[in-house]
Amino acid sequence: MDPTVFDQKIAYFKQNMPPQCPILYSLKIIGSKWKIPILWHLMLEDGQHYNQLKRTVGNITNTMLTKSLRELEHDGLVRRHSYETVPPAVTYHLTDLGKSLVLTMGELFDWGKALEEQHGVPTTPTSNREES
Amino acid sequence: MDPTVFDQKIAYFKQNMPPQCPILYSLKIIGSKWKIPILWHLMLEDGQHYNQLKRTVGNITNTMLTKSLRELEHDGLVRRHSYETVPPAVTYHLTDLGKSLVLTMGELFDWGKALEEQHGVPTTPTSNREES
DNA sequence: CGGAATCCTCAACGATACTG
DNA sequence: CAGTATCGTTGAGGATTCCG
Repeated sequence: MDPTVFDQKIAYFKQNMPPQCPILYSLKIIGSKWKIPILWHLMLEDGQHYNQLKRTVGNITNTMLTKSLRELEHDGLVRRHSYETVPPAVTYHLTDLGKSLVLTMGELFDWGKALEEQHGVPTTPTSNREES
Repeated sequence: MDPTVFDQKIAYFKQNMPPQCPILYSLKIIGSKWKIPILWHLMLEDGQHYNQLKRTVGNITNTMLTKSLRELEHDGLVRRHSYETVPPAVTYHLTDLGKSLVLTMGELFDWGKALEEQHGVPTTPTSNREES
C-alpha cells in the first residue's frame, strides 16, 4: 500500500466528486441480487435465450430474471433481441457499456479473490446451494 | 470497446474462477447500505470518532453505524482504536486492506461518473436527502 | 418459449429509549 | 462519548399460477 498513490487517488476523488457519489450510483445499477450473476453468465456466453439464461444462472425465479433483465436493459447494459418466430425466441446480449462494466469489475474480481484466499467466509454469508 | 481486450479478460476470468464468484464475495463485504459511505468518509478523513463519523456520513442510525463498523472491522477493512480515557474516546481508521479497496473502487467511480453524466437517475432510485 | 400477475415471507433497516 | 437493546416497518426477493 503506497501512501503516495493512495493520497493522489483521494485528491482525484475529491476534485471530481459530484453531489451523489458515483460508486453508489454504480452499485445502484448492479447491486441487486442477480445483476452480477446475469452479466457474468452473459459474459461467459453471449446471446443466451431467456430459459437458457435461467438455467445457467441457476435458482433464479422468472420474476427476478425478468425484472433484472428489464432494469439492465433500461440502464443500457444489456440488449434484448426478439425473433419474430413461432414459438417466440429471444436472446440477450451485453452492450458495449455492459462489457465495459465487466472489465471494470475486474479489479473487484482480483480483490475479492485475493481476500477469499486469506480469510474464509465474509461477515454476512448467503446460502450458496449448488446442485450436483 | 476493444473486442480483444474483452476476450482476453474473459479468458482470465474463466481460468481463475473459483466455485464462488469473487465479485459476489467482494459485494457481500461492501454491499450493505452504509459500507461504502463509511469507507468513503474515512478515506476523506481518517481516524474519525464514532459520533464524528455519524455526522459526516449523515442520517445513519447508531444501530447501523455500529453494526457496519463491526463488520468492516471483522473483514479487516477498518481498525478500531480505543483510548482508555474518561469519557471514552474511539477512533476508526482504514487498514491497508481498506485503502486497497478504495483504490479498487476507483474504476467503479469513473464508470459511474461517466454514466451519470449521460443517463439520469438509475432504475432503482434511493431517497437522497441532504440537510442544508 | 418467454414471460406477466399475484400473493407472501423475511431480513435489512429504521426509530426510540436506555447505559457504562 | 460510544455505544446496546428492543421493537416496528418495508421492500426486495421467493413461490405459485396463468397466458399469448
